[in-house]
Amino acid sequence: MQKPSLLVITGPTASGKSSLALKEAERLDGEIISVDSMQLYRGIEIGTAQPTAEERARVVHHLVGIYDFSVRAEVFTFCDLAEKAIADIQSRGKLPILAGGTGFYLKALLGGLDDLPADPALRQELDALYDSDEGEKALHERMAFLDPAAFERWKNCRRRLIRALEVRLLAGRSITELQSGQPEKCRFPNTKSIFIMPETEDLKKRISLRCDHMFEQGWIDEARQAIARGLFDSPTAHQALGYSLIARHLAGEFDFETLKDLVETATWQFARRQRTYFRHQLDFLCP
RNA sequence: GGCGUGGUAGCCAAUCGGUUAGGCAGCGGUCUGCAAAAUCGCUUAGACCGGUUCGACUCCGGUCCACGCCU
Repeated sequence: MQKPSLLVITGPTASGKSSLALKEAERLDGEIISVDSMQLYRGIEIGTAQPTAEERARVVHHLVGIYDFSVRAEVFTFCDLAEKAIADIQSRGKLPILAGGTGFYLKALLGGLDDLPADPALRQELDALYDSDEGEKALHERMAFLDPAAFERWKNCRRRLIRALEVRLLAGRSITELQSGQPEKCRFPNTKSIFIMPETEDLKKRISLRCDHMFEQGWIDEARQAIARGLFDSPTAHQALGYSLIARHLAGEFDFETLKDLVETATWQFARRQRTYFRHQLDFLCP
């Protein structure tokens, strides 16, 4: 098989993506582009398992620790940055390696995003409406009238409903009509994909070990500092797994053992969601 | 040893003589600008034995277990 022009390594959290990516980068003269919505942020390195200084010295990593908590990460921006990184790496004759577990970002990047209109200000305005009962009701009625199909589909899901209305308002047509559907193939030629899918028991063990490791690395301390620096007031970064659980532990709600259990459980649930996403949303990557 | 209270699913926890408790965990989905998010669906009961009853997780008796009090 010829050398790929792009290598993709993905899988659920704690499956060993990063170490494989590191090995492949050294073997194939590559650079790693993180596909991870949370590794984007500075200040939550331990909890989001960002590459260590030593690892970053071995291989160049892109899109890690580039944002402050105040920045709202989003797919569109991510795709833009990742595309540029891919082009940049390739132009220097190296192999770009996409490594990470944010399936949503990976799908958008590789499958392509339709050119739907967007207006963050309008979205924010609609979102604010949702905070009052009357506003929510009005918005639902408006949506049911303007775009019944999208309303039926997303009526329980605030964010998607708002986005659907945003698109409907801006484009004059339904978001469902404007979307081209499940991508058939990867937009980048000559891409090789590796899915790491450990067996359930194996993955559970790996998650448990990795959680222990994170705590040993000083995760709680990191969390304390991140919280002091406004993690919970951030638009997106506060969603990083574990930090709110640690905060509750620090507030005395439960002991350390319980914290560990809760974090492991939450991590497992996350891994399962990732698995489902890979199976059904990223199947276009495996021929 | 006596008295009392209680034993409900992996865990927590209600109700009830006939009709889905619920929550958590678990499992399966959804996913096009917050995705480590949000959201939908499904599954698992009545400690044990006997009795009453058309019908018992529910009422009665016994056994076992747990907790509390007394001796």
